[in-house]
Amino acid sequence: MVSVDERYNVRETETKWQKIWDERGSFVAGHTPGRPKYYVLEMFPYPSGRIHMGHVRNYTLGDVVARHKRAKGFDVLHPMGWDAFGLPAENAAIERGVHPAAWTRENIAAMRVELKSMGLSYDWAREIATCEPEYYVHEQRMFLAFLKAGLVYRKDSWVNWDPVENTVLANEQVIDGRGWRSGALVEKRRLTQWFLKITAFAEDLLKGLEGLDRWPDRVRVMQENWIGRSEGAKLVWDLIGRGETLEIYTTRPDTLFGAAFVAVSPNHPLASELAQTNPALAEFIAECNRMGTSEAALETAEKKGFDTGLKARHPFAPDVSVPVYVANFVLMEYGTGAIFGCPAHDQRDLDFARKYGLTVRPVVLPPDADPATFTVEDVAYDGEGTLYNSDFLNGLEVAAAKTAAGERIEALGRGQRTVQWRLRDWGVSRQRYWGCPIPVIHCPSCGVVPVPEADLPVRLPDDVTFDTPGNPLAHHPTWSHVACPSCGAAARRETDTFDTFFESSWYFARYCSPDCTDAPFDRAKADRWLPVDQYIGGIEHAVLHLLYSRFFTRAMKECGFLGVEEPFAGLLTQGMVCHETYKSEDGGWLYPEEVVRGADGTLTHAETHRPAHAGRSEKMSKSKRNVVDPARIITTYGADTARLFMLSDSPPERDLEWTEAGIDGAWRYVNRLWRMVARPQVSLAEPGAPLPALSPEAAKARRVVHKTIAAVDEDLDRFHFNKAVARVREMTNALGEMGDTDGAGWVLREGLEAAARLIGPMMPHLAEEMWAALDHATPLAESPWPEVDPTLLVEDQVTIAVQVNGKLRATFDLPKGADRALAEQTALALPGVIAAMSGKPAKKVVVVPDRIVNVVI
RNA sequence: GGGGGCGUGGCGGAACUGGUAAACGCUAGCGACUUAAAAUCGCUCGUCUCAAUGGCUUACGGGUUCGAGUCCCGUCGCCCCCA
Repeated sequence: MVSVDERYNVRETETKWQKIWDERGSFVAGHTPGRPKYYVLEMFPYPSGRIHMGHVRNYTLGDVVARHKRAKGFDVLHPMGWDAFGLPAENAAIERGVHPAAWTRENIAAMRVELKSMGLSYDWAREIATCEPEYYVHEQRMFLAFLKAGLVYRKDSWVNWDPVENTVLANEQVIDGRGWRSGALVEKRRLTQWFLKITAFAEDLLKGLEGLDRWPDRVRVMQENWIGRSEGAKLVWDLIGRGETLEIYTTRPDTLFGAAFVAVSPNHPLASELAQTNPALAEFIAECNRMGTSEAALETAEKKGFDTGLKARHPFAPDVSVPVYVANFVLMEYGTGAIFGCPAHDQRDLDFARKYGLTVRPVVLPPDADPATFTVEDVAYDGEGTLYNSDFLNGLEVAAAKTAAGERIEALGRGQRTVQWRLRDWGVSRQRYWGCPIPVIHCPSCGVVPVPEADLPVRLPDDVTFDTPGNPLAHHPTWSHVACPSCGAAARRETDTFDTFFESSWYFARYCSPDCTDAPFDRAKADRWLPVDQYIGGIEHAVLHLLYSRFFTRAMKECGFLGVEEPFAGLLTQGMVCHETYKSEDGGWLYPEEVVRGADGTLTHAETHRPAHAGRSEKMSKSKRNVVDPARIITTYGADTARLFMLSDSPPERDLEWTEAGIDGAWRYVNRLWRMVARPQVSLAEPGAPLPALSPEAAKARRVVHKTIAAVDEDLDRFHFNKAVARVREMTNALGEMGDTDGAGWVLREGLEAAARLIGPMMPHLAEEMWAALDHATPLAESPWPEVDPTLLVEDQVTIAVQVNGKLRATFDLPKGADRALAEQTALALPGVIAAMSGKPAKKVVVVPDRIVNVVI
């Protein structure tokens, strides 16, 4: 046993091991090609300059997975980089006069130091920054490939325009209809913009969700809703006496025989036309428009209609006609802007019908309902059932009736079945400087001309000014002026840049070969590493980033860049890091360190000594000042303590409450573990000593060790990090309680080595230090996961619970696998059981071997 | 309004496919060591009472079952997503 200092010096120890890992290249991916690959990735950060607790949590989770998989014999790819384009850099330029590139690079340098202090096992040689031309040149190349493949087009589209800043705003920059910085009322403007044809993959993106069985269900549901597939039919109704038809859209063609009315949107051409000669209708339409036309407003508003006096002829029953209304709940943007209403099976239609005294005729009979008595009063029936009152649809189930009705509509030439999508194409143009230039040239005679491959990248000019509002690229004196690559005439560059979701839609592939120059990435390497086996990040990216990446991967496959379809095979969405909020007397937010808690629990402001009060716990945010700086925590307690706290108690997908007491608790355990090695309570056996005879107590402790190894392994595989921590604590408790009996020194060595190896993924520096103190020359980071002796996992004795009428009355021990009769006999003879039965005979005895006996009296 | 989820001690949370509810930790209290403090160690900690080998207890009310935190129905409350 080497002599070790009993005091654990966090800062020295942590930097020492970070240096050793770095020098040895412990985390370089691809060194051992014989091993199965495992790609673990955390969402890369925006380089704001400082890491926050959300990053600490995210990257700790990823690092545990990476280190565990490495120990389990995988060739692990675990890279890190920077999502470096974006608005904050331009804001810094405007507010502080610093160039976005310089600002971004400084932030990256600062954050890299902070991340490295966490001891994360990244292969830093693969680091990328998306704002560098070496990265975005490939993005431009890819865009041109997409253009050639017909996945890109231009069209006019509405944007949010800030008239004061002279610029386009993203949706999240519009607050209550005003620009977030200028406060000016935002206008809608039409601009010609570039679009990526994500809708071409709508069906495939939806189908692909089924295969993503290692994604959280709720993310899949959110994507499903976002894509929003609905099957329905368009069909025309004749307008009686007008010699024209009205096309309506419906998702329930099966309920056509229950139709009571037809309704058009207030913005429908028919409504506008009729309003010209009908002042009352014109007034009704104006009223509808005043109410707002958002879906939310429509859902909650009272359903109102205006009877046009027109009648429409039923497409299946020429002798039936229904009234035509203009109704406030019909949206012009959805379907054809006209619907038919079936009150019995749609609540909105029912409310409408009751208001205007229209017929409610049920056509879907719920299972077990009697057709003679079934009626619909106040609640529409939208469930499954059998069609009746419906001519040729009678007797069909809802799904079959939809098909049959659709077929009939097509056969009659009255319309066709259609699939509608909620998903819209992805507009990628941004009128911004700090983004990837869109590599096209606008020529007055040739139109849109792609920048030739040899001229790529189109670099951002450095000499830009931010003193005039609007896009600096557009007012740069020379940058946009170029000769047309096709005819040589004077032409202009596209001055829009890509949406920054563009960069993050393929960075995971770039990591596979970050130095590749002639292509975005080496296809063979991408095909080896992809898909990402485990992706970890915030739930806020559940839809956009993840959907865009899934689309991009398909588009890249179609263009021959790679061979996979789905980018992320597994997804873990971590919860937020929260903290109590504090306010001073005057209602201003206070930082946690500004607040002092007195002995009686009252809060005061540290400087003014005026009262302060605590609010509810919320996501840490600068605006509410409820933040704790990771750098401070790491300097004070060390990275391992911060990492342990991130993993203890709360499961990763749930929110985590940051508390001072919690970090203290983690700190205590770090020191306790170190003391167990530095000052073991019994002297440790020599390394490699043969297994001696063990006292029953030592043998029992040894079983705990092996069970813990197996359990922690499984917990880590399932991301039950909080349980893994609890189990290691249980094991060290058991080891600490072990007395100096035969073989205790041997078991303690085995147990401490196991402890070091099990905490290795979670608290890597401490684990290394323990491992070295236990006389191991090879770093733990390069050592395999401990082996389990399977014979030690099986207990020979089990405790069986005895219930009388379902209530626990006694327990007893029995050899494992004992037969039912023995269990029953033993149970019935127990004094507690006899007392509980109070002389009554057992009616029945349920025996679950090795678990429970339940006596029914 | 629609979709999804959740509800277990003072707190964070355990409880594998229904089989001993509250593991592990935090907070709090008491004690040991110390001149003292910190650190450390030990004990108590769901709740009620007649203090036991007791009654009750997993938001609330029902149901299925020998047995329900777990499954089903209803009510209430909270959270998230799309609006």
